[in-house]
Amino acid sequence: MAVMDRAVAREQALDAAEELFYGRGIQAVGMDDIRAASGVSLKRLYQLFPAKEQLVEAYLERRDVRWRGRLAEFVQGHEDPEERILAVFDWLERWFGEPGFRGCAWINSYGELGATSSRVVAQVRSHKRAFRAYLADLVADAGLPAPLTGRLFLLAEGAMVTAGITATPEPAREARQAAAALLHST
Amino acid sequence: MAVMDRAVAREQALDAAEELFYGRGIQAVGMDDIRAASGVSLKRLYQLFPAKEQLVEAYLERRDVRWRGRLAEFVQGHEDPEERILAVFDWLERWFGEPGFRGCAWINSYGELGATSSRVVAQVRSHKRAFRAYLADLVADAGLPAPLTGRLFLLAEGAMVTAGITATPEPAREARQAAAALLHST
DNA sequence: TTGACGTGAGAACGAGCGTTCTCCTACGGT
DNA sequence: ACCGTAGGAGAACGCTCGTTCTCACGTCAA
Repeated sequence: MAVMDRAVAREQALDAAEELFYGRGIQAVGMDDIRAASGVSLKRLYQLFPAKEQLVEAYLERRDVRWRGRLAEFVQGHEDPEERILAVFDWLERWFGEPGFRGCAWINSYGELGATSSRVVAQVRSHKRAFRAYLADLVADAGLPAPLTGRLFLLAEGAMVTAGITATPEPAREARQAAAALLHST
Repeated sequence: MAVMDRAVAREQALDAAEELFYGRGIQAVGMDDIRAASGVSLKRLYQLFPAKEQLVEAYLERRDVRWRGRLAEFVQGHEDPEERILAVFDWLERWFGEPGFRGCAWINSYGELGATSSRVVAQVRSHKRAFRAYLADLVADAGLPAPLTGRLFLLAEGAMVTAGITATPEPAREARQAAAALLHST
């Protein structure tokens, strides 16, 4: 393979890492699997990411940006501020139904490495904090009381974990109904 | 160490497995760690559990019985059927606050081995199904509409996962408030 | 043309770990 | 007392995997 630009190699490595780590679990994927899937040589891989843990970190970080970007894009297609909140759960349902869906990458990573890698834990916390903050913005924009945020967040997290375990998109609909009921309670 | 009764050795092995698997993650604990912590020799361990995967299975199974037993015991201390439902979340809060709490063992196991071990996946699904069925009983006993079950379940799952990641018992209180609001909505 | 350098392919290294095997001790039945 | 057997300690085996090293090749500057 011809000389490969550093940035391109990095993207290819992260593309392979994302597909393999998410699909098979992080510990089940070796650096050599990443090399084979990406076409980036081991030497290059270790130039870009001095250790596997940093590749994992970069994978979670890039996925976080994309994930929240796609969610925000979908939500912004709705006008009414309350509809936007419910749209979050519509988007979840769509996500759960995608082929290859295996649950939330961050929750899974936490289960795998939460006790071992503090860098992974930091990524997971940061992602969840950002998601919660996004919900808080939606709640505020709708003029709804702030305590609603945490409840919506828990519904979304419960839906993600349950959809992963049961391999059905159904939990998103249940969560959406619960969210709708909560919007105007008390 | 003197001759050890088979059943006793099994319990000691499972005690060690539970503490280590839950505390450090399954893949991070070797069979030799279990031997060292339990005092059960490797030979004995492999007589009792022909492979690590079956020790994992037995660990999840025994923990499932204990976990649901403790929950039911706590809930039964409450008279009012609706109070019982809310007591589930009180119990969660108590659990989250226990020293060494690291999230839901089944969610974590799913994150670790969901893509690799179908036996572990079966244990996780079975545990979550049983927990959901228990909630369904509580809902029915309170004369509340069946669709409430799924929503309470999602709140509980969301609380477990969030409490694990953030290492605080707070999500249980948020979930309890959301549950209370849902009890009499619509 | 030459030589220094970067790179890819893949071997090599070293550690960890699941699983099995060896060897020795101790005990129970006769 | 003697033998057969079970069990414990821990070495050994085979494999995986993260990481590094070797070596040959191609490129570019002088």
